[in-house]
Amino acid sequence: MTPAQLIARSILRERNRLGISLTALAQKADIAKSTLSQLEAGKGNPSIETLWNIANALGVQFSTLFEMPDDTSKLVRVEDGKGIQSDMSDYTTLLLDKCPSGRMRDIYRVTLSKGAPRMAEPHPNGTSEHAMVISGRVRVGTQDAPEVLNQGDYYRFPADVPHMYEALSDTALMVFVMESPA
Amino acid sequence: MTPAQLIARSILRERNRLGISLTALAQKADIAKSTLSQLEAGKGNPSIETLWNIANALGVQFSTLFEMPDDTSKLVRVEDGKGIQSDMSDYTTLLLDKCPSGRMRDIYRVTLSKGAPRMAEPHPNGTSEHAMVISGRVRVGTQDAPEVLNQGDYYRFPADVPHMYEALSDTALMVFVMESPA
DNA sequence: TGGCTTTGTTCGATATGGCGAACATAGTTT
DNA sequence: AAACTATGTTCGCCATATCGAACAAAGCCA
Repeated sequence: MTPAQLIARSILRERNRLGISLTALAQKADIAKSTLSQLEAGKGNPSIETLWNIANALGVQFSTLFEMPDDTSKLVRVEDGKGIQSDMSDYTTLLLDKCPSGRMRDIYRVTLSKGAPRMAEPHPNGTSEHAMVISGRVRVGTQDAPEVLNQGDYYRFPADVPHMYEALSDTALMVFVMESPA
Repeated sequence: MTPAQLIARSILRERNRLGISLTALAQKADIAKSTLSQLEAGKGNPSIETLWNIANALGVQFSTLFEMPDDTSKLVRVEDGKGIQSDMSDYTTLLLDKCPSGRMRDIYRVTLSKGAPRMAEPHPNGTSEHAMVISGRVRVGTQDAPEVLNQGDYYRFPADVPHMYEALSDTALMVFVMESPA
């Protein structure tokens, strides 16, 4: 995958997401539409200034233009990976998830009390969330397919669709990593 | 901060980290050293191909070249941020740490048993770690100034220096986010 | 149908990014 | 000291990324 092709797909993808025309984007980015046309065709070797303008016009972080498409949900239970013990018997480590390059991850701590599920609107396209339960019992995930997590469980799910958090115990404490394509 | 200046600093920073000369880097990246010289001077408007070559030669992710410099350790106790409660009284959220753009974050789960502290060699320069305790009681951090964490505590510390993990309870479960400048 | 707008592509002209040689400066070796 | 190597900077030339206009294609309205 050459850089030019990668960028071509990204620009096209983001432009379609905004639903604006090539002409309009070129205008907004203050570049010639011929230039943009070539870039979207995967030809050429743009300067960063050009890309910078495009990223701004698209309203995305610069690095977004270099993203690869990706993945889906992933669930890891407390009991999973018990076997992956290091030679030192007092120490086990388990890689929950590897960060796709160029993505942004913010870390949150969330406290939930028992009650009605908390619904969340979709985050910007490409966002996903990582949930790790510290105490209690919660149901989290996309609105149509939430998962029940117990203490120590880890769950990654897409957050660019409607999703929810619900405490099943009186109170629950969890760590969230919000991952956005930027 | 113009893109050119940002890149200039990044290239210089990474090159110094590797301890190689401008000439050597230019050679490795297969670009003219005059070009590289101008870029490091903050002048110019390089093409992505040029930057791509430089990033490869530096052995870093492309997005690394667009990073801002940053920060130090940060500790958040369970009881911290109790007041930051949302209007829905059953829901509180606390931003533990915001991800500097273009950094890579890998998420680990770690199980520790009581015993001798586990020493860890320095990770690559710029790496830091985020620790969140799910159960038990641990001492983690840089070798000279570790912190004791209880359930729910969060701690970020630099990991490009010698550091350590030690369970103070019979067993401890924690989540690690390893953050590398890439 | 004909004209009008909007779509994205192709083309020659031009501005400029990249290259390589020549340059200056500092450090090493003999 | 002189000769040699490695540092990074400055210069003119050439390749090319960008531009603007002209172009073809597809909707849209009368």
